[in-house]
Amino acid sequence: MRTLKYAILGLLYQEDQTGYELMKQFESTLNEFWSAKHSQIYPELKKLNEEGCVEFQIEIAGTSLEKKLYSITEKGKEEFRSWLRDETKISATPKDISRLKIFFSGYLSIAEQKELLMDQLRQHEARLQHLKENQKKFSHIPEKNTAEFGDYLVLLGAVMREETQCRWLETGLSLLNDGEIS
Amino acid sequence: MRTLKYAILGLLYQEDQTGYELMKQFESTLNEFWSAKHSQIYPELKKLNEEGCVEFQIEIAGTSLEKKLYSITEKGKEEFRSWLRDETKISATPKDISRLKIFFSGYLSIAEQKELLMDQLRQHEARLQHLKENQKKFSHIPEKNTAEFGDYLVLLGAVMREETQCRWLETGLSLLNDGEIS
DNA sequence: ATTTGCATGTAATCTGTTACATGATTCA
DNA sequence: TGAATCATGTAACAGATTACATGCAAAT
Repeated sequence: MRTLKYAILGLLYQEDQTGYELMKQFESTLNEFWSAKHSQIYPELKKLNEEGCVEFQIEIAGTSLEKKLYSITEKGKEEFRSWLRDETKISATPKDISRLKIFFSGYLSIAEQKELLMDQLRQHEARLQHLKENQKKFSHIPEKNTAEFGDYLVLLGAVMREETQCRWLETGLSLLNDGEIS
Repeated sequence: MRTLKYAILGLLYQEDQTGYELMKQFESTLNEFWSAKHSQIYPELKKLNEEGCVEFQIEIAGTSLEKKLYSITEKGKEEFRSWLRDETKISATPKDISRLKIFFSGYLSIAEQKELLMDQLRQHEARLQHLKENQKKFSHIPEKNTAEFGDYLVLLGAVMREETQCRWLETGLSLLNDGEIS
């Protein structure tokens, strides 16, 4: 499906960048819905260049460090826009080891089950905290049709998802505590 | 990480099964948090057998159709329980093409952005409907420490997740509609 | 009879991670 | 001067999907 291709094209549509800078974006901004390591990005950029979707020019930093500054071509822009307009079937529910363990948690003692849920809850609470921290950079809701609008929307989605995850784990814990004196 | 291994062991812990029956379970019960095709299940069963985690006996259905009925060994049970007790770091947020498109949706017209969100909303509403249908088999909340409890909990989690997803898309749509006469 | 579902397997391919490998620059 | 970060790449491996391949059983 070449999704990485379109993620990279989308980022280069916004701004000319090096592979290293793309990697940083996958680690930060895009992290809530896509990721890629440099070992995947560099070969993909090479391929994209061969396909004529991107170009690059070499820049020298300091005295000799070579950087490849990539930019999207007209062909790349067209392919990106066409991908963006294509209908997208929602993907199968993503795999989730934690939910798999919770599904099988009947093989644990009640105490162990609680531990499992509480451990998960702590981790999701920490992630939620982190997301809310990021959210602070939006003092107000960005105007639609700005680059920040999409940014804002996916971050909001991530916060809502984590909040729900926490509520779910709390529900599970309270069901396990039912009928017991704490 | 061999997660498929433990998913299969967990299912065989519950009941002796053939590869085909395991496949059916991945398509139905486990579908909300794990999946596997038969082309992955059969080789994994072979490997698990070589590792001594499962055994099988051949059963004949009809006159000549051979079925391999697998069962978990003591070694398999131990490895499964040890996996279940191991602490689990929550995994990186799963990749999501739809969110990626929404992130980049500023390159579309407002009308197209609405279409994108509405299309996603329709699909998630359908999935939610389907999940609520499944939920009907639970006339009441199962007792903790029954096999149905885990089943109930993960289904509840799936329903909550889809409800949140729908709420999020609705929020996005209403932001796009802001300040317009419909 | 024919289609659908049961039942099992392998091969080719794609996607992604971890590990290997190198070297320059910047900051403390 | 040493550590962290910038910068780019390849190789090996793991995990998963799609396609190839076969044959029996049950229902219409």
